[in-house]
Formats: sequence, structure tokens, C-alpha cells
Amino acid sequence: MVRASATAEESLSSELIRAAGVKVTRGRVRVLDALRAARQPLSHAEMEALPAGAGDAAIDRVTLYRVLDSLVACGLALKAVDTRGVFRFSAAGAQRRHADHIHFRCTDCGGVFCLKAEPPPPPKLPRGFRLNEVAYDVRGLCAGCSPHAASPARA
Amino acid sequence: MVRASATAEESLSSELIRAAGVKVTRGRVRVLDALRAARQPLSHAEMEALPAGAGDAAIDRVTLYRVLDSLVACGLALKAVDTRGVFRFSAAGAQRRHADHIHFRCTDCGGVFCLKAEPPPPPKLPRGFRLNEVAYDVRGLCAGCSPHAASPARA
DNA sequence: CCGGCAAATGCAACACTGTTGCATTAGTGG
DNA sequence: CCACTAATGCAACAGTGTTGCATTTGCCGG
Repeated sequence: MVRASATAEESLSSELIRAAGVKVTRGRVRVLDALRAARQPLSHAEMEALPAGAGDAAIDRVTLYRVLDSLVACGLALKAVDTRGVFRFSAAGAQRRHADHIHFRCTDCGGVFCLKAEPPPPPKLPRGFRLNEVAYDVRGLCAGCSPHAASPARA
Repeated sequence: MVRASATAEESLSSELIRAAGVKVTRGRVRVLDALRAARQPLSHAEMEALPAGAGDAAIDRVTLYRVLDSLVACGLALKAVDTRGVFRFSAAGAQRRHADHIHFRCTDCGGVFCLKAEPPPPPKLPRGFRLNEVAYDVRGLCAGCSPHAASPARA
């Protein structure tokens, strides 16, 4: 149970959770830890498989769903849908690292690539509307999936 | 079986399907018809429920999936994921009507609103990349779902 | 330090979306 | 009109997400 490493990381997650006004539980700390450590949004399935390096037993499937929901509800995590229709979660604040450029999603392999260009400014909204997120999604085929030769179905 | 109305619509769908180089079947015509008539992308569930006005029996669930896949494969339909993680399909070409303005998606009610502003120009891609679609997605709360009064959880 | 309450957990069962296998039916080309 | 292939319909399955309920646990007050 007592581990000297990564204590700062874990306590920061605990801090964040406590500051959000919800109970600090093992599951929440572990999940937020994982989200904050991840360099890209994680799916439920991926998180279920990660306790390998976390120490003790795996988190229950349903509990994991509820932990994620609670983190989203208190603003510590963000929820999005990937191209396969699966929810992916990321630590709030982490997306700031990805806010200053455009993403290209390959419709074939599902990969996400970061483009150099800057995203356009957000548009004006009608009265009463509230802006939460602006996603400038560019989709197509990446270099690896592009048909270099001939593709009869596309001709 | 014989209906005099909507013949032009239906035969156009048939034309399109035939031109795409695949078999012209009842299911494909009916589905493409529905997609072309719809003013917004339809989900599988929505399409399963629509034969009310189409005349004869409902299409099999699995067949509908396969019909949709075939329409996407031959370029007659487009497949996308909505905010709930459900696939939605639209007739190819229909999105051209929606290419000249921005969409606002309400994260609460799931509604889609058309904004007046024009979308930004597509960015430059790395070598080998192939642009297929540019989605400028603006998400937030619509006027109906915005918290007019106080929202303790957000404070 | 201890007890109690509400929230969080774990388990089972379920609902919805999408997929696969296989026998039958129906387009299409000759 | 025949035959051949693709498409259909049915059953069964897989993955993702949800709900109900009993039990445990974090947190707070005594």
C-alpha cells in the first residue's frame, strides 16, 4: 500500500477532487491519475485494462463508468465521442495543450494527427446560446491509408 | 405496389444507385429515398421506424445496416457519429446544402442549429494526406437548455 | 475515537447499437 | 428464361453503456 513514488501526482489528483467538492475515493483518484497521465483521451475499455501499473485490483466496470461520469459532472474530466462512436475521456485542462492547433482524423485507420495551422476564431452565437467547445475537425485519409495507386471503387 | 406519387423522387434514387454500379433493390431505393428526403442525418433506429409512410413492410434491422453500409461504400451516403455515439447517415450531396454555414450542437438536448457565420477555409495538409471533410463543430448549450437562473454545480 | 449518514462501490441483469454466419430470395446479365 | 452472384432475413452474438439494489466506505459530528 505504501509507495514512495508518484506521491505528488496522486496527491494532486486528490487535491483536485477534494477541491471539486466531491468525495475523494480510491477509484476517483486512480482514474483521474490515469487521465492526467495519458497523452490522449482514454476510452472506458482502455482504462479498465490499466490497473497493471496502478497497484491493487481492477476497478469494477460499472464503477468506472460512474467514476468517469462523476469526474465529468464536477468538471475534472471531459467526455467526447471518437469516430467509432465510443466515449473517450480526458482530464480537464489537458485539452489546453491541444487547443492551439488543428486535428486531422483519418477515417480509415482512426488515427489523429496534429496539423501546424491554427484553428479559426469562434463564431458569434445567437442570444441565449452558450459556447462550450469549438472543434475544428478535419477528416480524410492519412498518408498511410491514402490509395497511392488505383482504387476502382473511388474512381 | 403501384403508386403514382413520388415516382420522380424514387426513380432518381434508383438512377443514383444504378449509376453507382450496385444492384438496385427495394431496400436501397427506399433508404436512399429517406436519406435524400431527410433534412438532417438519420440514425439507424430512426430509419427503422420510418416505413409508416413508405408503403410496405419494415426493413430488417440487419439488412438496414447492410444497406446503409453499401450506400456509404459506393459513395451515395455519408456516415458520421453524433454526440451520443450513434452513427448517423445522410445522402451524399445533401451535405453541400450544409457546407456554407456553421453548425452548433447543444450538448444537452442534442439539437443542431445552423449559424449564420461562414466556416473558415480548410487548412493545408501534409504530403500524402487526403482531405475528405471539414467539420467545424461548435458545441455548447442552446437557448432552451441554458441555465437562465442559478446552477450550483457550475458556480 | 466512535457512530451514523449519505455517497460510492460491486454485482447482476438489462437495453441499445452494431456485427457475423448461414440459408433463402431476388437482381442482373447472358 | 436461366443461372449466377449479390442482397435479404433470421438467429445469435459482441461491445458499450445503464439501472436497481445490497454492501461498503468516505466524511462529519459527537
